Amino acid sequence: MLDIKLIRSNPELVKKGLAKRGTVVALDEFLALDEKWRKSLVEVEELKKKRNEVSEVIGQKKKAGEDAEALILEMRDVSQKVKEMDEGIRDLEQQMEKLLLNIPNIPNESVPEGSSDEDNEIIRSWGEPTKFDFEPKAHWDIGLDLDILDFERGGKITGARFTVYKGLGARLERALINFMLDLHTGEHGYEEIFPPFLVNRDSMTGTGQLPKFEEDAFNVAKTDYFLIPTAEVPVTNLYRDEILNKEQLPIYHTAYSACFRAEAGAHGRDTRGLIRQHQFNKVELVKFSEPEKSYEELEALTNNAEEVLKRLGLPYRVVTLCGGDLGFSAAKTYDIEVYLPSFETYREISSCSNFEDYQARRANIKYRPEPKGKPVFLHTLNGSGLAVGRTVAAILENFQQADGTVAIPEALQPYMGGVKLIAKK
RNA sequence: GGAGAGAUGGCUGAGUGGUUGAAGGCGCUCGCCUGGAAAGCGAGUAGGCGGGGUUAACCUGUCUCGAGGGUUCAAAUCCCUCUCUCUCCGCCA
Repeated sequence: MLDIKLIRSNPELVKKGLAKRGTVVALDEFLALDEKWRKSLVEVEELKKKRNEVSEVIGQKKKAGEDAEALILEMRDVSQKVKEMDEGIRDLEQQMEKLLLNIPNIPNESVPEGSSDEDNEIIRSWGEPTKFDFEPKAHWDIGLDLDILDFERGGKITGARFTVYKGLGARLERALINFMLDLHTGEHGYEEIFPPFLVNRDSMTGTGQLPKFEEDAFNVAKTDYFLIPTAEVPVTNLYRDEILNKEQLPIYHTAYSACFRAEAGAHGRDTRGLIRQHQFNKVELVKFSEPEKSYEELEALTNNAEEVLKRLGLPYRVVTLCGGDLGFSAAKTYDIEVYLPSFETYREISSCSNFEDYQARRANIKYRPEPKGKPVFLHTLNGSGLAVGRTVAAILENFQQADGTVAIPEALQPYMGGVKLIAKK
């Protein structure tokens, strides 16, 4: 959520910022509502003041045994008027909130101009695209040949975009989760969280998935709970409606969770393999930071996610998303893209964002810069560290060998019970 | 799922219609006292929104005692609905 005061005092700046995304927003409508709202508020508060004062007088008169009937009658009308005005004010507030919740975040100044992923800026890369002296296979064929991935039965059990992992495939998924969590908790200073995988509407609104993207989420029938699309939602909402001390910051949390996405509008894209599933595993990194330090924290968080790929020996690059490619709540995002031979290009495996105070304002997460000072909104950040299914795909494709086997990266072998190679049974 | 109890400030805990935004205690901050500390004494100590302001400090109004509605001139206090927590029973991994 944007700061109402900013929209009031500098609508041009807001418009300009949103234009970078290619978003046009009806700020004039909002400003007109806001003015009307403030005017009504002053009026009704005057009436309430009068009511409070007179009510006290009535109380005193009654106590003294005097007659207060005239005043009571007068206040009856005042109260009626207050009630009517309050209704009008509430209606205005709801209209404004609806508009406000649908306005995306303003991109940071350093975000490049552009309208699509083609305008993203490549800022660094690590390793070289893997070369093969044989015809490499796509991970879905490797998974099938090694009998570690079963797409057909996933479809039977549930439906399209659900996959069954078997044997060393399941083991590989589990090994990666543990490897990532151990790295982030043991070496990068994150505290592990194991969150609920279902959350309520307030949590989904707090991080920005709702109200605008309801069709992308799985809503559990007969409840108002949602399957989480990412651990970002429960973990960021840990501190919803709380005021933290400065000493508590920065907070680093890492969390494994299954993630569920309806992927509305993704029909026909990435229909094969593990790239786009309705359910996938992810290890998430979440930070709560003082505003002044959030961009340093973003760099560090991105590096933490990159470290996973380095240790696994997977080639990748990092891009800065341009304004047009930026997610709804983000002020700045780095995507980490891993090299996938079947695509002959790099594909997103992690998305690391600074939301500045956008989510904090929605979720009402504050901290006190000074022990006795006024609470202010802190900054939230998060990034995948990493998406596990896509990491499996990258390992299968990049470490496949001419004989059809797949080598396990050394860093992962302890987590695989010493297994160094996945071969056909 | 059934029965009962409860939800008040950073914590604890009073408060069943009228100086209660909220006693008392604890904690914290500042001051006094002290060589220093403890104890003691004194003062202060929630958030949101609006208005004013040299747009900082500050002043001021209003709202908030789990959430939402209702009754009333007036609600933490009475009524209704919902949510959550605890205890007991049932069920269950």
